[in-house]
Amino acid sequence: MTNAPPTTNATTQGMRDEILAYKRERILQEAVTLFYERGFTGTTLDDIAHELGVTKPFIYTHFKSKTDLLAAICLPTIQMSLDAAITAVESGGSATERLHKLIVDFTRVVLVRQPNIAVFFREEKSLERAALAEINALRLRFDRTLARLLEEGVAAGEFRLHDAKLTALAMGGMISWAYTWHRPGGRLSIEEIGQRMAELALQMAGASPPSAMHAC
Amino acid sequence: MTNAPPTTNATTQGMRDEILAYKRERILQEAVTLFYERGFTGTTLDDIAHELGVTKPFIYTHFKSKTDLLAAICLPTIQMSLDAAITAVESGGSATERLHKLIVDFTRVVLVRQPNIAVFFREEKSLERAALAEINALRLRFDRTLARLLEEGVAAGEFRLHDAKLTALAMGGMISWAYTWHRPGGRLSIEEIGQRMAELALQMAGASPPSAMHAC
DNA sequence: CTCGGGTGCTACCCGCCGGTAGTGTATCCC
DNA sequence: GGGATACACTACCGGCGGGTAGCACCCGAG
Repeated sequence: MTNAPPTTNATTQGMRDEILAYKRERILQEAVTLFYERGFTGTTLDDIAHELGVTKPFIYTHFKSKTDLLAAICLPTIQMSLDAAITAVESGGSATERLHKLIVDFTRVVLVRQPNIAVFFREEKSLERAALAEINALRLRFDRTLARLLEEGVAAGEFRLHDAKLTALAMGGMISWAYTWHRPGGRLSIEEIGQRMAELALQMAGASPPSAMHAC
Repeated sequence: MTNAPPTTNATTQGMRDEILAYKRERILQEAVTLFYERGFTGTTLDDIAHELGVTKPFIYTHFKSKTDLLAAICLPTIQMSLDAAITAVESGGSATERLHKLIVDFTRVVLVRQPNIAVFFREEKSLERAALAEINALRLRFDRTLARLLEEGVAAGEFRLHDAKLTALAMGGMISWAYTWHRPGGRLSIEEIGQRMAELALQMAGASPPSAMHAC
C-alpha cells in the first residue's frame, strides 16, 4: 500500500496524492473560515460542503469526524508557534536578539494564522481528549522555551526580571491576545505589530538601554 | 405590579424578591461552572438543573433562554473590568500609581471571576448579537480608558512609549490571558500575580526608575 | 374546610445535524 | 467496447436537546 501501486504507475500515483492533499487543504480552509465566523457548533458540515460546492460525504472521505477536522485546524498552528520559538532561541546572537526574533516570528504566526489560533482557544472544549493533550504538551514546551531564554538573558546580564515563568506567560499572553483584536488591513501591518511587540517585550524583560528606546 | 402587592404586605414581598434573586444567582453559579468545564454547547440545561436538584422548566422561570443565561454570565463581569479601570484612572495620584492600581484591580477581576471571563471569550459566538454588541462597547471603553491613562503618563513625563493604543492592547492581553493559565491554589496568589503584573506593566510603559525595579 | 395563587414538575414535541449505506458515473486499462 | 476501480452523490437514520403545555402540590387566607 505504501509503495508499488497496483494499477497505475508512480507518476500518476504521485499526482493523485498531491490532488488528495490539495482537496484536504481546501476543506481545512473553508472549515477554519466558517468556524472562525460562526463557531464550531454553529457551523454544520453541510455548511462547509456547500461552501466548497460539494456534499457532506466528500468531507468524510478526507476526515473521520468533525472533531478530527477541528484537530487538523488547531494542532499544526500550535506546532508552528513552538517551532518559531525553538528556532529563535537556537539561532545565534545575544538573548536580546533572540527574544526579539522570537516575538516577531511568533507574532507573525498568530496574526497570519489568526483564524486557526482563535478557533483553537475558543473550541478547546470541543477537541477530543487525546488531541487536546497533545496540543497542551506543545504549549507547555513553548512556555518553557521562552522562560529559559529569559533566564539565559538574566544570567548574561542582559535582562532584569524577578520571575521568568510569570514573565513568559505575560509575554505569551500579550502576543496571543492579538487574535482577539487584530483586523487585517488595519492601522498597522503584521510586521509593524511584530516590531512594536518585540520592543514592548524587551522593555518588559528589563533589557539594557540600546535596544528598545532610542532616547536616553 | 412594581409596587403594592395584591395579597401580601411589603415585608413578605421584599423577602420573596430576595429569594428570587438568590435562586437566580444559584442558577448562574452552576451554569458558569458547567459552561467553564464542558463548554456552552457541551452543557445541557438538564445538566444544570440536575446539578441544582431541580428540573429544566425551573430555569425557564428565571431566564428566558439558554443564551440569556450566557449573557447574564458574561455582561456583569466585563462591566466589572471596566469599572475597575475607570475607578483606578479617576483615583488620585500620579499616572504611575493609577496604572499600578488599574492592573492590580483588573487582574483581581479576571482571576476571581476566571470562569466567567473564560466563558465569555470562548462563547462569544453563542451570544445574541445585541448582547455581544453591548459587551463589545464596554471592552472598547476599557481599552480607551487604559490608553488615555498611558497618554497622560507620557504627557506628565512618567512613561516612555511609542504607541499608547497598542501598548494598552498588549497590557490588556497580558492580564486577560491569565484566565487560560491561572489555577486557584497555584504557586502565586491572586494578589501576588496582580503585584507582579503591575510591575511588568510599568516596565512596559517605560516608567521612571523608582517604581518597578529596586536595584540600579 | 375551601378557595386561589404561586411554584415547580411530568411529559412531550420537533427540528437539527453528525454520521452512514447504497448507488450512479467518469476514467482508464485491456 | 467491456470491465474494474475510484470517487462523490442521493437519501436516510437516530438521538439529542432547547423549549413548552398543562398538571399537581403546597400554603396562607377566610
